[in-house]
Amino acid sequence: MAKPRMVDVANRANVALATVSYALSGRRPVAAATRRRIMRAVEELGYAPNSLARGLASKRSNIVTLLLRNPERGIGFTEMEFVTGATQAAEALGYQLLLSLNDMSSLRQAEALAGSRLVDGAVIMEVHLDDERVSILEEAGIPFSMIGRPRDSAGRNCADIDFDRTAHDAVQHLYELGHQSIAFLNHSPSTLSSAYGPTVRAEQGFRAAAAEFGVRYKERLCGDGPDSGLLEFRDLLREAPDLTAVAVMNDRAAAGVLRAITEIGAGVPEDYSIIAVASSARVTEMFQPRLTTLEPPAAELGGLAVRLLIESLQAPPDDPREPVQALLPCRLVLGASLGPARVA
Amino acid sequence: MAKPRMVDVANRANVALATVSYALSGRRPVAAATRRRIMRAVEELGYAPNSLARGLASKRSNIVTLLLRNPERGIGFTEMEFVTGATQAAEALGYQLLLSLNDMSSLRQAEALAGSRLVDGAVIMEVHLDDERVSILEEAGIPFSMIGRPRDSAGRNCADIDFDRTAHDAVQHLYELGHQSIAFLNHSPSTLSSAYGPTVRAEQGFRAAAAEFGVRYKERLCGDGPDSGLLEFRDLLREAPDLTAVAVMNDRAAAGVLRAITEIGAGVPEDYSIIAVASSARVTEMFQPRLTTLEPPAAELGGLAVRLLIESLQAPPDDPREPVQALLPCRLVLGASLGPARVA
DNA sequence: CTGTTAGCGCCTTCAT
DNA sequence: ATGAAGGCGCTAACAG
Repeated sequence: MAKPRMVDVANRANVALATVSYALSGRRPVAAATRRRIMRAVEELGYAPNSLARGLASKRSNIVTLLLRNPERGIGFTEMEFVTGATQAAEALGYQLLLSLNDMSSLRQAEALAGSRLVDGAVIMEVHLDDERVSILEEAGIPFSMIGRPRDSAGRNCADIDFDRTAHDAVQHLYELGHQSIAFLNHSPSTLSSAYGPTVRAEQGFRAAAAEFGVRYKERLCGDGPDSGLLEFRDLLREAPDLTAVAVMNDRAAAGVLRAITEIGAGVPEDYSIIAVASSARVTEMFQPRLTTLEPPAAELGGLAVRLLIESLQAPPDDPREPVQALLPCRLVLGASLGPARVA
Repeated sequence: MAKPRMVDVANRANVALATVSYALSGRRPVAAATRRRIMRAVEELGYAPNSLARGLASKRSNIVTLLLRNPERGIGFTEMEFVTGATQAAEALGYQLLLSLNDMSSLRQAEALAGSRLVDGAVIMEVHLDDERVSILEEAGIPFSMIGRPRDSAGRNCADIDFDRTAHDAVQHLYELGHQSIAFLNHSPSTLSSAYGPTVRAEQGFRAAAAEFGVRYKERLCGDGPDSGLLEFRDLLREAPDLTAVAVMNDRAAAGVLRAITEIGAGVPEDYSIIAVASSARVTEMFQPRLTTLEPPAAELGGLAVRLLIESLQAPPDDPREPVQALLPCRLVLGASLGPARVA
């Protein structure tokens, strides 16, 4: 038996083709009895609408795409949660999620995306402060939202970590434990020079928080990976021997910090306190000791970005939805890496 | 200026619409000069084919879907690499990759997938030995391939880790270092009872390898997470005090193993050797010491599964491609967790 | 509340 | 090697 079409359902339910369409889409009232007959026919035939035909006729595919950055840089746990959170949210709203590695770096690429009409909108992640994709997508007329946000986020939909608050929380925790000299280990120099949002905003946040609490403060950019972490932390100790605590936004480097500490015969948290920021607890729980962590609500952020996009897609053109800039705080996951500052 | 259609390109190039179609799809020879004119028109107009219309007419969407399992179970690094590898491979072949959380547990769901005609095929991951999805997809007539493989993989496309070889390699490494009493820490009991492929196959592989090398052998199923790892390893030590090495397939539990060892004042690799199997080195490099690891070629597996699917999709119906069951070995990533067996 | 019908943009058979 | 024209299955006017 061939794949049933809408007309088959209509015949079986003794109604016009259009009535089936309206019953299914709900875009026009249909008498309860009629609708029931239709639904029964749908079930009996195992009918499922052809989404290509539907999309062609309605000019809406009910697909959104999540644009990944070049994965060579390596994708982490947090990014993965963005993806699953986004997928879940999309499906909950009746949309499908297309993954794409398209870096959208040229207008032509965006035009191709727009021209294909395959997707109704896009979500971009790993946003840089001057992300070229923002203007390109706008120019191409592709609705989009962001996980992260550019320098100027006004008038755009985005969902991002509240880095100011995260930094504040991190410093406050350390401060309340008596730490007066702290350090912040950031992402790599290249992420800063390319103005990667988290790198820049966390740096600002930590500077502000350090000033607010009046603690001595050092910061370092740090390549990903244990080796860089080890070197940077050694260097930090040399420059600031009074250091007693460090906030690390770079989980791969955190391993190196621990090694550096072990190396000098010191311990965590007796001699040094470590707090992981914007890392997944699934990762930091594996350290010895497990790291107290300010974990980003990654799945929520992914879901939120999708929801903002879809809501704006569904708003009537004559009454567009006001774009939202949402900032979500990291949540504290307790480990065993925080202790009172040692006395000199 | 409205979105250009194929007819616009045809007019501008002074050819019939059909010629443009053939020039673009290559499904019929087109004179070089004609084709050049067409391509120029395409560029000038910024034309991109409407994939919905194309799919409707051709009955092929050029989209494949990757079916994720319920992400509550938590998705790891390796899974993420499946996803990026699959995406990359799909795009390289001119396909798009749709992510779906659809668990395909009922025929109705599969029918809906098939009926929507949105995707030409599916890739399933986290395959269980008696995975219901296999028969359901087959019954629904949806072409698919697998990352992993069911009990009977004959006649099906799948790409999986070669667990026998991985276990053999792991045991051999330990054996050559003089270890005569080893243990294997597997995934959780629930994964075994649900016949999750890797759990079952690794268990078989390690038993065989232990027998082959004639070493004393213990095995444990182990919940994910450091706490379970700690408890299981303690228990293992109690039962087999002569133990000198352990292979761990569960990276979250590995942290607990290290803790258990630290706890008794022992060290790695002086007292105990640890080898991680089927884990991402990105994770195991973070341990102290970094774990020597047999890392699965996750991106390759994801890419391979997609390629097998698409190739079977593109084969002419009268000459179908023979299904392939590919087994890829894990590659060794050196850490510092392996040493010669201590002498009693 | 229901029915009729003209497209949506492209592919593809059939003719030339 | 190129053209002409009939769908693909559904949506959304427009009519009643």
